[in-house]
Amino acid sequence: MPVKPYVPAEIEPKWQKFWDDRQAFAASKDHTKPKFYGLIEFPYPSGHGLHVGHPRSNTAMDIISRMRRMQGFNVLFPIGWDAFGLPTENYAIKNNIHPAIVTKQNVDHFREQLKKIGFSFDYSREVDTTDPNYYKWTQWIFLKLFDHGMVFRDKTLVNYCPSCKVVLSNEDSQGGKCDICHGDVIQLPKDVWYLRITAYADKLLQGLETVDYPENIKQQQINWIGKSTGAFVKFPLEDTGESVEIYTTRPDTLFGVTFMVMAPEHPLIDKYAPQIKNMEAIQAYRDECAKKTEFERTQLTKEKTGLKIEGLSAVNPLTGKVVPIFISDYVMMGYGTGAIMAVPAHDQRDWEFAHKFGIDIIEVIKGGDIEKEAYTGDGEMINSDFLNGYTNKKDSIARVLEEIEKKGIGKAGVQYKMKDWAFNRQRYWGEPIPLIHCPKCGVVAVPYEELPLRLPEIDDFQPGTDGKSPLARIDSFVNCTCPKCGGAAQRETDTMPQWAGSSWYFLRYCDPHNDQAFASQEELKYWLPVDWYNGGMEHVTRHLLYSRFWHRFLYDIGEVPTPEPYAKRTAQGMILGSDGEKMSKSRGNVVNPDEIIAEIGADAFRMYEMFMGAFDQAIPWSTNGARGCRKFLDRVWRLQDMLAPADCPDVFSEDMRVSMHQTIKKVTEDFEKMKFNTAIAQMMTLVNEIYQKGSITPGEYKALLLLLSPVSPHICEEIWQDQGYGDPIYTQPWPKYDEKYLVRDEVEIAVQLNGKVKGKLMVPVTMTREEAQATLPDSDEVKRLIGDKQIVKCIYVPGRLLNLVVK
RNA sequence: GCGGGCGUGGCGGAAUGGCAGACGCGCCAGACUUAGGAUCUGGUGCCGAAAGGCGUAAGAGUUCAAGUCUCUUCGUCCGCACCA
Repeated sequence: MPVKPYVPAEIEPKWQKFWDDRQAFAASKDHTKPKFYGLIEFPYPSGHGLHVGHPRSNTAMDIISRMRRMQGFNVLFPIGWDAFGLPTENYAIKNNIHPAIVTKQNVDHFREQLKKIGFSFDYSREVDTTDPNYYKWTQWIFLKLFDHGMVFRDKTLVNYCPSCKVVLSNEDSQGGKCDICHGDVIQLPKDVWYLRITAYADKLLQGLETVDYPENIKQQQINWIGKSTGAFVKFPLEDTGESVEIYTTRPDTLFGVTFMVMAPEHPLIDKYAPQIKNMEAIQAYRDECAKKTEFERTQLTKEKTGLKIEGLSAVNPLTGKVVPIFISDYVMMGYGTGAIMAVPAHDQRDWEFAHKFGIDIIEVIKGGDIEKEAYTGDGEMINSDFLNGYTNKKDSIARVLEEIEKKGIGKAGVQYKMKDWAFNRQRYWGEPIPLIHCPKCGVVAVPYEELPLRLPEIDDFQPGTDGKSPLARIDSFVNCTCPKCGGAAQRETDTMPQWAGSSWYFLRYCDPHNDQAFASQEELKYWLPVDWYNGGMEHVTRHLLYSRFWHRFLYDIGEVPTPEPYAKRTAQGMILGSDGEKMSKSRGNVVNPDEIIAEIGADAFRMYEMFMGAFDQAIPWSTNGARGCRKFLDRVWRLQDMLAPADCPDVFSEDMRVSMHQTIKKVTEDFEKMKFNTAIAQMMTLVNEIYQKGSITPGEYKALLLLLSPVSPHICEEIWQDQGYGDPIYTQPWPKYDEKYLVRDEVEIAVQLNGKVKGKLMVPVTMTREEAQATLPDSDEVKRLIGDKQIVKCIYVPGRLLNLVVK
């Protein structure tokens, strides 16, 4: 009797409800079992709904999580909502709906879409960063940071997006573009709250050595942190009694210094303005620089510009030589000390500047042609007094450091490219920063017992035109009493950046309903670290860095049991449009997962997302390719028509035994390595073989369904149930393979002459190298191939090939 | 400029230094069909009638054997970027 038709639209909702009703995937409270904590980046519930990129990451971790459950682990695979943020707020402003309502709608929509794809999330542990019971603990961690001196306020130049009316962190304004609206970011002097992430730079670097991340992710974080070692050296300013401090990675080139350069914003220029003779011109230059965006300043100034500061000069502390000081915007206030010693012979930027302004160039390292360009390689030191004769920079730097430290003119030091984290946003839809400004006591923390500091419900959430958050207009929120002195005080009205809530959400999942702590120590000890975290490359220098920072801080104050949050990180490649371009509305190449699921079903959709190519590569979408996966599932379904009678022994048939064991091994190992495409290909090969044979035993069918179930769970549950194979497939143990059944008795090997394949030969798999070399050259096939040539050498690779070197 | 990738059929892509192109898409043929945009079977890198030859961006090298290792060149993608 032919089997009933395969209709995904009927069986998929049925099994989704089945799992839901049973809370099939809720992590167990039983801590005696081995645990597995699998994590995906919780989505930002935007109004557009899921795109095809979300399911790629989710399906991958869903496969791993489902396999781990079948392997006997207590699995935590949670989901939540990173729901604070500007896009929601902007949408709310545009449509005049409260962001809380928008958020709820979007979350509901996302949850429904995720359930339609059949992910095995533990929905009982959902978190939402906008829930006061959640952000209470975000604020709590912030206060801990504050208590430990990790929060400070500073007035400096900040990245500011005029369109979003918001201050951005360095990480949020990469390339001089606003991360939210992609408009130009400008530099403004502003009072902002910083988190002292630079204090953790070394720990964040060292921690990378202890975790299993792909090399490119590690490298990107290392580059972003940008540690450099060098020296700080003080150059006295002539006739002032003060010095200007510089940072250099090559203190051993001090004898080649012929001028100095200060950043336009350098404060010493203001201090000595009265004695600077050309202050008017200097000021004009500074004004010009201030007008440029960060982008223009770093990209477009191929030609060096600048100006000599007349009336102010410096003294080389080692030689006593007087050197002129220039200002130029190729020196940044934000790195090092905002001033440099210029060594034009050995730094290309200094070289260009010296050429333009006719400054002396003194060679101190031999090896290049400083007439043509700066020489930055190694070589013998010359014109450098006690350094002369050194030939490698390690030694010469060590020697000069010794000297300058002895003379008290400088010291060894390190610098980081990474800057402290600008943490406040002048917008409504974020966590209120729990700080109070008291005219008497200064900045005072909101007492822990008053948390959560709730975001007031307001109707007018337009950003202020005065650079202040909408909260500044709510008198009842702003005005408060100082917790210290009881006097009238005012609340901080800025909110936290989107990255706050996501910096610790994986901790909350361990114990999401706890109202005494962000999570109990017992749960944290059991579940941490996250065993496997998959996400996108775009978060490597932001969320992934920020959350490692918060976690490491919490570890240092004894709140979490592990120094690193994530034991293993992987990253999926982007799904591109079928034209090979990034999916975007404007290109019209966006694929809507709902439509694909409606056509081929969630199981085939999931499978295609895993099958389309290597998991970590960017891959163009092909709907035809997806239909191919549906065809494969149809074939799996129709195997029911080929089933051997139920009374046949529940094992693998002899002629399929090797293929079955090989498939179990390959699928298991490939899932583990996230090589989903080849795991699926192996199952397709197996099914092709079964079709050629024309029949399948129940034992073979069961094994296939078990292997396939993490990828395409609904169809497997349905067949499993229809065939009466017992309890639901998600409760079944993962199949095992047996080493002794992985090879056949005889294998075909290639026969090569001088490395080129000329023929084939069947040999027993047990044949050793000695046996092969002794017997195979005498076989008829080999004799025919070599003719009258002489065998010079004979190489045998067991089970693979025989290579005869002949002449 | 610095750092990290990648380059294989018409397409997406497979290949612990050991038979290049698994698997899928597309295409061709056959079967079954009233029908086929369903299904099953077979074929499908290029040249050649065949024998055979040529093939993994280009060039060199190491090796019995190279898509894989080394060097050079070219192309391309991503991240950072006047970082002193």
